[in-house]
Amino acid sequence: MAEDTGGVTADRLRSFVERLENLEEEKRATQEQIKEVFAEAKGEGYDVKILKEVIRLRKQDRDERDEHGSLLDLYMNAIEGAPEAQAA
Amino acid sequence: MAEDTGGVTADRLRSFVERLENLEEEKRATQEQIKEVFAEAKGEGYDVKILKEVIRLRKQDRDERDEHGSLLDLYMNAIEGAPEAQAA
Amino acid sequence: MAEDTGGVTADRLRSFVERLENLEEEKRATQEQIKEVFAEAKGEGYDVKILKEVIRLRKQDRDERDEHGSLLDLYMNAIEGAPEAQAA
Amino acid sequence: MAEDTGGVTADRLRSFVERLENLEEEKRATQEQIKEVFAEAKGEGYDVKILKEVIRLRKQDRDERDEHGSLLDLYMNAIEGAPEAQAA
DNA sequence: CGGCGCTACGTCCGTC
DNA sequence: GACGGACGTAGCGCCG
Repeated sequence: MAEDTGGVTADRLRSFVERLENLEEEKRATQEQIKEVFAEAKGEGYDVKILKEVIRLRKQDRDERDEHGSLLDLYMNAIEGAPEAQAA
Repeated sequence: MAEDTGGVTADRLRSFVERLENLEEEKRATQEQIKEVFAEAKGEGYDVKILKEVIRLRKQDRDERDEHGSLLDLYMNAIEGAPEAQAA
Repeated sequence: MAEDTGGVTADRLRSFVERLENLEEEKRATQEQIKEVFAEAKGEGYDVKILKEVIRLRKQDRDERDEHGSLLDLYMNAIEGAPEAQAA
Repeated sequence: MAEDTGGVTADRLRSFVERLENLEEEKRATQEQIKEVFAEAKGEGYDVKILKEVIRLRKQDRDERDEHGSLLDLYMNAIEGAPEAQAA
């Protein structure tokens, strides 16, 4: 029988599929909680759309800082940091 | 004093934002794990694209069993079946 | 004069850019027509999402017939089949 | 038979599917030509990546001009246009 | 149910 | 020829 590590493969495959399906369920549940929090906020009079934008902007900021990251830091440090290093 | 629930509101707002950001981080992390599992499967020689399709199909099956008896089948049959021979 | 195929090069370049821009416009227009057909179908009560899936599946079938004899089936069978009973 | 406008529907459906498949084929073919032009350009020593960026930028420009539209044009014209207005 | 923003997917390109 | 990365496109879910 040519392809007959099939048994093992099938188990392995099933294992992957199950893990993935569980993780996706987890993700789905988290998403559900997010919805609930937004609903709660909305119930207290907050504007969901704005709230989302706030979060989005904060994320953007974080990402940008990460991106420029070390380069920016490098420059910033070069300028502010370096107490006596501007020899020329 | 007109706008003076301001302090409370700000705290409340901050609370919402934090909860939401934590949940989104959670979600992001789960997504990350999913990627890792796919990578692991790939490392063992499985075809990720097919794997994804398997999961997608299984999900679809589950959903269909819950709800509607597959418009998809209806459409597929309508097309593939009986080229010209429709009774009225 | 060192760089003096410049005139020719510029023309050639412009030619490429124009051809490409025309082709992209063509593509864009075709995409537009596709959207319109979907809209028309929708207007007659067809479910666009399902319709897209039908087309996707038909394409997949064609591709599979051309090439590989469906890894998908293999995987699906491996998972759904024989829960514990793999012979070695 | 409950759902038996099926014949007509099936034809209509098949018609939509065929039109869509034809359009997608058209689109695919155009995409193919695009690739060929890039290949040709590359064969003559042009840098494909840069070429793409040029086209992308030109598109961006066009889009932006369309967006801001007349206002930008107005200003641009006011500045660049005015053949003899720079008296000083 | 129509629009919008986000996420995911397929494609293409350069690298090893 | 496989891999990973970048890009643009398509699908999905949320909202009003």
